[in-house]
Amino acid sequence: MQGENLRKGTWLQEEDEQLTSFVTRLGERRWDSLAKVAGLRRSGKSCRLRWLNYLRPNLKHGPYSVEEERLIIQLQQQWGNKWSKIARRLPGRTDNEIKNYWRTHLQKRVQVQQEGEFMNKVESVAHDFNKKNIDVVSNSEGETKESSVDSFPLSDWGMGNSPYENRIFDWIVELQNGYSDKEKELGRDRKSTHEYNPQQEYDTWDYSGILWDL
DNA sequence: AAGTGTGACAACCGCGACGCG
DNA sequence: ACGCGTCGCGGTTGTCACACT
Repeated sequence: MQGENLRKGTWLQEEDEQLTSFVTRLGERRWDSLAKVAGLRRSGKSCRLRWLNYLRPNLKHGPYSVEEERLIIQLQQQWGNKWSKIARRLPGRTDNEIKNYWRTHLQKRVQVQQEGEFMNKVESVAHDFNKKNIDVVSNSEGETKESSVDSFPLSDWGMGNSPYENRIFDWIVELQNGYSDKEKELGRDRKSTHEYNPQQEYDTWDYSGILWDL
């Protein structure tokens, strides 16, 4: 099928009817051939997507129930962005629809919730650090103290349950050592410059990158 | 009323997996 | 074993409607 003859964009009602008619007769396979036979100026891929996401019988198009939302959130946390796998647990919903719903409705809600829980833990860690009199930012000589965070397992702080919690803890260690692994890779050593001020970095650090990069 | 921003959803794209000759 | 066509998946982009200024 020649690329320049293929239509793109929103499907017309006639195209939907044509596609439905031929899929019903020929079955859900050989989409390229089916598109040709049906006289549709669409790629097989496009036909397949249109059928699976919109025309297929028994699809739900209405609003999501609380139970469906709960299931999506739970399965997304369990399996990650395995939308087709998640869709199999929600009859009548498609992977594409669930993916879109997650991005537009649920992702922000979950992030705000996790951010709140996470910041509570960070505050708790900061509090405990103060109590144990550990100075994570003043070691501008780059020496690793024995009484560092290494002496205290993540579990002691109620952290280490997820990648981002591990990451914030790694970051604390990086701060203690004076610079990050990334900067080591780049061959930079800020401690060798007079301008470097770990306390200033600590004060101006933008937490948002860590919080959103889950 | 017109322009702009934003959210929701539909559709496309790239890539890897799979089946078959 | 290899090449090719097809399929399936996840990420991204396009489009439209509505709200806001």
